[in-house]
Amino acid sequence: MRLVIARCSVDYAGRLTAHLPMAPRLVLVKADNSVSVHADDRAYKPLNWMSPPCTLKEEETEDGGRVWTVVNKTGEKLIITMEEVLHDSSHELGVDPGLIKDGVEAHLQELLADRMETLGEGWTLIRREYPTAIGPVDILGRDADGGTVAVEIKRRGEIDGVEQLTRYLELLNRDPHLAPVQGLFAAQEIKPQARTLATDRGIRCVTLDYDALRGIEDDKLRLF
Amino acid sequence: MRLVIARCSVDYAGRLTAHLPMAPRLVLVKADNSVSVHADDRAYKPLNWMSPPCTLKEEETEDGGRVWTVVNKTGEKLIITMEEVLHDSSHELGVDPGLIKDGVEAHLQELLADRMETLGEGWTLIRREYPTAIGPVDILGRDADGGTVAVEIKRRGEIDGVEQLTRYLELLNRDPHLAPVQGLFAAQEIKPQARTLATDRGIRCVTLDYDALRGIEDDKLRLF
DNA sequence: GACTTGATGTCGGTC
DNA sequence: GACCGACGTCAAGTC
Repeated sequence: MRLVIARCSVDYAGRLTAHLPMAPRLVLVKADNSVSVHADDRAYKPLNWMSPPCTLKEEETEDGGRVWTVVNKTGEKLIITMEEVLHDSSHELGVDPGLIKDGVEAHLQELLADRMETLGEGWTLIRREYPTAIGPVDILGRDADGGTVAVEIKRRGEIDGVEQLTRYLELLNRDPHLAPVQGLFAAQEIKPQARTLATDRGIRCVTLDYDALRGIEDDKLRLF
Repeated sequence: MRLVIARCSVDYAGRLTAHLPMAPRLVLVKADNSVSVHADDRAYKPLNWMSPPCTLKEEETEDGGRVWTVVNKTGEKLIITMEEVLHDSSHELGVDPGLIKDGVEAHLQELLADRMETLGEGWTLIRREYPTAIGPVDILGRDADGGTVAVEIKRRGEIDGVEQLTRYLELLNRDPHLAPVQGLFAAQEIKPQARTLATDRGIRCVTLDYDALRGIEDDKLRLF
């Protein structure tokens, strides 16, 4: 990893065209040749960057400045012109052991599949990731009356998720072996507009409590 | 801006729970106190981070190690435990003059509104950002026969954009003063599945040539 | 390689 | 502050 602090201007031409006037910034070069240009604000988003795989060409100008040209396969180009270099250091970091996460949508799905009765008395699981032509339905289940239910799970329920579930329902209900299929939108938090749209389409909304679900799961583990 | 290279482990508890085992990494602290922890790959996304506004507390352990605790208002917490510090430097960057962009959707919209005939002989503009209860329609126009057309503009046309336009059309067609309203999906690039869905719903698709539109505009400017 | 979906998305504008 | 849509979204998984 190489850290350069320099007064620089930046030009990007690719998916859009962008320009940064001359100013002091951090230029970060990683082991995979990716480059990012940071100002002293915004948690982590750089002002400009080039994702790997890409190539970095360094040139020196007559007056001691530097010009870096970063190019990727699709022809996107990032040009960094450095007027004055204030710091330049390189560091060997090695490969990172990687991040361990807990609490993402996949976990919600696992927990809910294991506790279908959270959704309603007597509900059972048909299967998780039920495959369809337009992608897998998060959970396909059965309610107490034997009716089929398609469940879409989100951490945060927004309009997109309702649209997604609607497409699944439309498709599933064309299958005479399955129809009628009810829809259920389950999320830790459901935005008002998403709830309105879902309700308008006859889709039931349920908010999930991750900690409670995990607690139930822990209780189960303690029992067996 | 402060740059620290250190062997560290990281724990995050907030919107999810995450852990990073001890390894050498870059810890970046910006002027707004935001912190990000980078490995030596992935263009700009850190392994872990805390967005501003947040507070950073530094402590030293008996064996010369450091523990940083970063907390934000909503109670999210990031704990960085440094076993060995390999580099530590601070740099004054000042406020960045900011990025100048060109070629985004807004610009496409301006160009197209100014050249409605690109969409069809005799087409005219009613207005840009036509307001509706569920958000503004990019362009509302009139075709050669006087029929109303709602235009949704995207840089890249995907399914989401078709769904969005469909919602607008549904709403607009409930208004007897406007109905019938045709739909037109215009983008620099239209994904096959989006095109299929649009066509299936009777929405016409048009791919836009940004350079050509800008060229036409330049010609116009030269004339007047 | 195209397509889909999730994300600690982030960011900016509006109400 | 909530909500909503755009993003050079990115990144991972599937087909």
